[in-house]
Amino acid sequence: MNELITYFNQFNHLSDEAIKAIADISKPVIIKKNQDLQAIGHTCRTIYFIKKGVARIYYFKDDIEITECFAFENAIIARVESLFTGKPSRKAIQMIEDSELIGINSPKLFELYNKFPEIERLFRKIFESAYVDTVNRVESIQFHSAEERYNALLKDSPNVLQRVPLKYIASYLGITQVSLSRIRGIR
Amino acid sequence: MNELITYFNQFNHLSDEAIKAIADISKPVIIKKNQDLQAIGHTCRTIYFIKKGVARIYYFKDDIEITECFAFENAIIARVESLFTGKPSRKAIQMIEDSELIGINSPKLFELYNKFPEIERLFRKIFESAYVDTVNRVESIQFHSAEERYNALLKDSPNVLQRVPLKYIASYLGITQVSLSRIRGIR
DNA sequence: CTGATTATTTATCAAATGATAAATTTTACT
DNA sequence: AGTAAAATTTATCATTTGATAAATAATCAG
Repeated sequence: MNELITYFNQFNHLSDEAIKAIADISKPVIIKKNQDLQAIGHTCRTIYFIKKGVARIYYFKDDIEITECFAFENAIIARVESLFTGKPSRKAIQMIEDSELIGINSPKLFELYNKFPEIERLFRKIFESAYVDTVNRVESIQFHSAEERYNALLKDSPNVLQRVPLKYIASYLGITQVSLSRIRGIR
Repeated sequence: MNELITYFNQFNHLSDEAIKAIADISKPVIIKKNQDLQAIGHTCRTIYFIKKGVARIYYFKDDIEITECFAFENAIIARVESLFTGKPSRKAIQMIEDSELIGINSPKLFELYNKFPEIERLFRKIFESAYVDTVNRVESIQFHSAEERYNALLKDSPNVLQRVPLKYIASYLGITQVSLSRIRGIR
C-alpha cells in the first residue's frame, strides 16, 4: 500500500483511519502480460492502481481494435465512462507487461465518501486531474497531423516506445500501423 | 437562480442553506453576441451557468482559431484546465448569441467545499459527468472520418447548425471550413 | 534451437483532406 | 433598401493518410 499512499499524498493527505478504510476495500492483483484485467461488457466496479506494469484501455470499432489510452506505474486506471454512469463498458483494460496492481472496490469506495469527506475530496482531485489530462488529449488530437501527434507522444512519454508495441501506439494516435511505420521511417 | 437549482438537482439535492451560500457567491452576467466572456491569458476564476445563449471555448494554434467545445442553455461552462490547475488559460470563452449567465466565483466555491460537503459532492458529480463527456469526445475524434464526425454532431445536437456558424463547427470537428462545406455538399 | 506466429516495414495505388483562390450567399449596419 | 463585410460554397491541385499486399524482422512455444 505504500506506493498507493504516496500517490494519494500528491492530491490530498488522508488520516490513518481513512487509509485503513481504503485498505479494507482494496486487494492486490497479479496479472500476466497480455491478459485482460477487465473484459468488454462488464460494468466497471474496480479502480486500479498500477504498482508495476503497463496498462491500456481498448475497444473495437468495426472489428478494428483501438487503444484509447495507456497507463504506467504509479497511476490510476479505470473505465470512467462506466465507473461514473454504472453502465456496462464497451472497453477493456489489458496489461501489456506482467503486472502488479491494487484493485479498489468502487461501490464500497463511494460508500466511504459518506463517512470520510477526505476520501471523497481525494478522489475528486484525482479525477479532476485526469479530466484535465483528457481535455489536453482532445486538444492534441483535434488539429495536429499524425506526425505531430507522434512527436508529441515521444516527448511526453519517451518510454512508451520501449514498452508498448507500435500497433497499439498507432491506434492511440488515430492512424493505422502502416501510417505510423511510414512516419517513423522518415527520420 | 431557479434554473440553476433545477440543474443542480439533476446531480445532488442541496439544503436551503447550501443554496443560499452558492447564491451569495454568484452574480448574473449579461453579455452581447460575439463578445468574449473570458479572455485568453486569464486564470479561470468563474464557473458559468448558461441561462440563455450559446457559448464556445476557443484557442489559437499557429494563428488559426480552433473551437474546443460548445455549450447551450442549462449547462455549465468553464476552462477546466485552468480552473483545476490555477494556471492561466490559453483559451477564451465567447458567447455566440446575446446571452444571460450566472457566474459562480470558483475560489469562493472551493472554500464552501469545506463547510458544505454536499456542495463538494454536487460539483464532484457535475465534473465527473463532464469528464465522461470528454472521454466520449476523444473516442469520437480518434478514429472517425470527418463525415462521420459531422453526422454524429448533427445527431447529437441537431440545433447546433441553426445556432452556430459553420466556421466554428469546422474547427470543432478538426477540419477546415472548406472541407466541411464539401462534406455538406455531398448530400 | 527451430519453425510458426506475430509485429513491423516497404511499396503501390486510391481516397480523404488541406491550401489557395474565386464566386456566391448571407448578414450587419446605416 | 443599399452597401460593405463576413460566411459559405465551389473549383483546382497538392499532401496526407488509408487499403492492400508482400517482404522482413522479432517473438514465442515446444
